[in-house]
Amino acid sequence: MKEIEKTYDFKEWERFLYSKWLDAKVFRATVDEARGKRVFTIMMPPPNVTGNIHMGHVLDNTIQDVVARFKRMTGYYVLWQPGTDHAGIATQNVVERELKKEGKTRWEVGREEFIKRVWEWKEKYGNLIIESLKKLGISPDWDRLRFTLDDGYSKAVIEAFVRLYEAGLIYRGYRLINWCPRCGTALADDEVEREEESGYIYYLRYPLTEGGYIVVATTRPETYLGDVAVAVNPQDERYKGLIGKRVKLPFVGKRVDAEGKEVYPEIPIISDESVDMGFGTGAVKITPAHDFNDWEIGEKHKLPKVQVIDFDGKINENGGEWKGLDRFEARERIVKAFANAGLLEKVEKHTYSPGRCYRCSTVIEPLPSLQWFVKMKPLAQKALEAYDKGELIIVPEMFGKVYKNWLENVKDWCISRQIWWGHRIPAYYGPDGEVFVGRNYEEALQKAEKRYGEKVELKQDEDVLDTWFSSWLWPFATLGWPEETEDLKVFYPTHFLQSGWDILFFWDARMIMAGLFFTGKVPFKVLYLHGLLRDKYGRKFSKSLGNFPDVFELLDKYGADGLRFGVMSLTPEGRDIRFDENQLLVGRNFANKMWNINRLINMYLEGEVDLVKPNPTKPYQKWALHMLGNYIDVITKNLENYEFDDYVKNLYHLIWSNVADWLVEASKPYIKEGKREALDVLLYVWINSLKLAHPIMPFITDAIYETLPLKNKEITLMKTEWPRREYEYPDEYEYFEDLKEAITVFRSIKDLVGIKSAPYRGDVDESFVFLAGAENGDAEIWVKIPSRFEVYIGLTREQKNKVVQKLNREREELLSVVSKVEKKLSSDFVHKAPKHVIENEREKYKTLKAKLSDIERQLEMLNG
RNA sequence: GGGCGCGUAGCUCAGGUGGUUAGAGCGCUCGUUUGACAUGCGAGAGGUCGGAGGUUCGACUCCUCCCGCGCCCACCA
Repeated sequence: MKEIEKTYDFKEWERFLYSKWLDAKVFRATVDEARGKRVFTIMMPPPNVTGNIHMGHVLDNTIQDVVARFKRMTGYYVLWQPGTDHAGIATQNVVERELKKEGKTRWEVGREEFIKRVWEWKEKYGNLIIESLKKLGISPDWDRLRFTLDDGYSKAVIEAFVRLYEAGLIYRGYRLINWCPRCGTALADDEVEREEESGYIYYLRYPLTEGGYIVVATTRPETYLGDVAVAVNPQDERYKGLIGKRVKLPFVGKRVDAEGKEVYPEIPIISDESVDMGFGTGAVKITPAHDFNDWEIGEKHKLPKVQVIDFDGKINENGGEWKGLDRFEARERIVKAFANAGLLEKVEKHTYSPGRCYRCSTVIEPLPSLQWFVKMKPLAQKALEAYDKGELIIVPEMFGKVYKNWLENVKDWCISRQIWWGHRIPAYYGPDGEVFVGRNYEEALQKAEKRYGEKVELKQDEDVLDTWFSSWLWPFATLGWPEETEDLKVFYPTHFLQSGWDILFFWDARMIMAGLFFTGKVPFKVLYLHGLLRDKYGRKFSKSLGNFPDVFELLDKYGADGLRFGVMSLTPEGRDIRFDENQLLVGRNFANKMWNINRLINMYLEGEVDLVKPNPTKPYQKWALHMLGNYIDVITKNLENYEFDDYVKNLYHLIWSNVADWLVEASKPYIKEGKREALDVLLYVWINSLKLAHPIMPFITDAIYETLPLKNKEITLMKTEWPRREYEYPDEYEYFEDLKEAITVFRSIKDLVGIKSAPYRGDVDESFVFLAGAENGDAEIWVKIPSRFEVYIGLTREQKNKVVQKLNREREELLSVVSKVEKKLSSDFVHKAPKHVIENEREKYKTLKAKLSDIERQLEMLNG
């Protein structure tokens, strides 16, 4: 017998096994090997290079690893493609912060030097996240690691831009966009976050040119500088007479609009249906350059656009005396000026939701500017059709509605970013500003010279593309697109993509659009969306609350398997997950339990063991084999249907409540005697249980596999075949289930009267005697164990009373159930219910009645 | 305003197409250091399934309304 440590040392085993797996290249996926096999491809959502590992990564990757290992064991050839995302704004921010420590800005070091710095930073820290992920024991093909800014990938991004442009789905336009003054870039609509905040609403008096004033309500008084009209509802009786009149904005002279025209402070009062008479005063100031609604009203009424806040968040020349002030400071000063002039009617508290940058939380400033956009409608249309045709399965289904809802209302996507870290937009401008889009300078130049008919110099667009514009190509760009590679032919389209629902719009839906446009195929068959992890109070994990656990600490305390097990068992389909560290303890304990089951089994194994298909003889053995079959069926179904929490729960019950609590215990007397078939059965059930557990707990199962002296072992359980049901003993299964119940009753009576062992009498399977803790002997009183077995427990007269009490309680309970059933059987039920239901009910009635009379007979005897 | 979801034991949650004596894990109580494991073993206590109606022979399960909670999108002058 090999000496096996008493406690599972997960740290040592995890280190040993992971390098063993990597050395043996068991995660490798190549085209040559894949040919002719059933292929299953998973695309890892690329973590940001800036990212530290957090619970979201743990959940993401555990789910994928479970699927990857399960699929491999069920005969698929699996490619799990890993990689990282350059995460444009996020990474740029990190490096800018580094620079700031040196007292420099990116402008001071210049574009080229700055990008060099970011690359240096990426080389140094960019793979930390990957190394962290490896600690989880996950099984992607690391040799295929890709990066959204590596050479091949960048080529794909440029190609995608050019093709969309040529298809008329990318355009450049002057629009109002979300601007982050801190990051200094435009953002897409969904990169803006909104949360309720309390602030103020100011009531300003705008003097009418003919005397008197009209009051407007605003949360952003500083934008009054850019007002070009006041709007009221045409139905509003209060203002009917004022429509067409003018107000004169105080403290401000003439301003200059986007077209360079002068705009005077006397602005018209106009009418527009969209004005809500019930809000504020019913009179709205219109600032087309700094508000999305006002922009629309401005377009409708052909109003000028006066920009007053600049890209740095400061008031510009149009702001007169406030020029150069930060927008928030300007607000205070302007309110003061209104107040001093008697033009501030009142200030009220007000709850609203200002947009904030999803990368730095700075308040977004809507600004008009020239940006690049993707026309989304045509792409969305195809994505909708594909879903309706069933080319895509979304799990859980409920998110299908969310998906559709978004696609049906999607707006054009602003993809240009005024930062430096990313894929530079392949648009080049001629001397007259004409745009030429090309895969490279030469291609653009060719187009340009054809047009101009002479040699020209082109200047490339300064902006880079939104990070999501590169990651939406992930499922095929990682496989070599736009080349028609063998990888693409073999591994694409992919089969399983999982993510949190929070990036359904950012990433998942966009990948579907890109996949359909560029490859004509939905890029993955199944989209699995898991909920988001929250703390135990249901709050989001956030930096400011500091309520998120440290993954390394958790790995240290519970081991990778414990962490994986715990997180997965907490993961209901789709709904958010309250994280509870206690559940990890369950995972760790479970691993330890497995370790100790194995220690026991190992004690009785001698020499090299052949795995054989056992020939069961005892009832418990047949029960065990049938029971295993049940779990194989249900667990396989759980995994096929992506029901991960059920998988984990069933596994736990198989191994702990059945294998450990009953099979191992029932086996003990036989394996101690060296009975061959007892060991065969135990080993057979055990190996198969380990296989079932391997996808979620790869380390402990392989560690155990290492310790078992088996002949013809594979490198890892992952290389073995997934279990199939091989035994059916329904009768013996029922028999032993009933015996278990009788054993429990016997034990509970012992416990009730406070004895460790009790005499028994009767004709019953020998497992009963051992498991119930029964012995031969005499007794004053014999009490029948309520069950289908003719077996009695021997007690003294003193012990009797407690048992009588217990039996009485049971009798009461039974009586009430019986009367319920009786009532049912004498009602309309017997005429209207389906036959099998009635039959069931009658069967139940018989059983209950028998049990009841059993108890009553006992009570009579005991009382007599 | 549009959409989605939730409310079952102290806690976290299971309970396809209506028929179970309503389950699990944790926690709790009692007992227990017997050579696999105290990260353990054995035995228990604990729920009028948010509320009110309705459909039905029968509702935790279906319908309506109400109460409470959460989320997404839009709006927030």
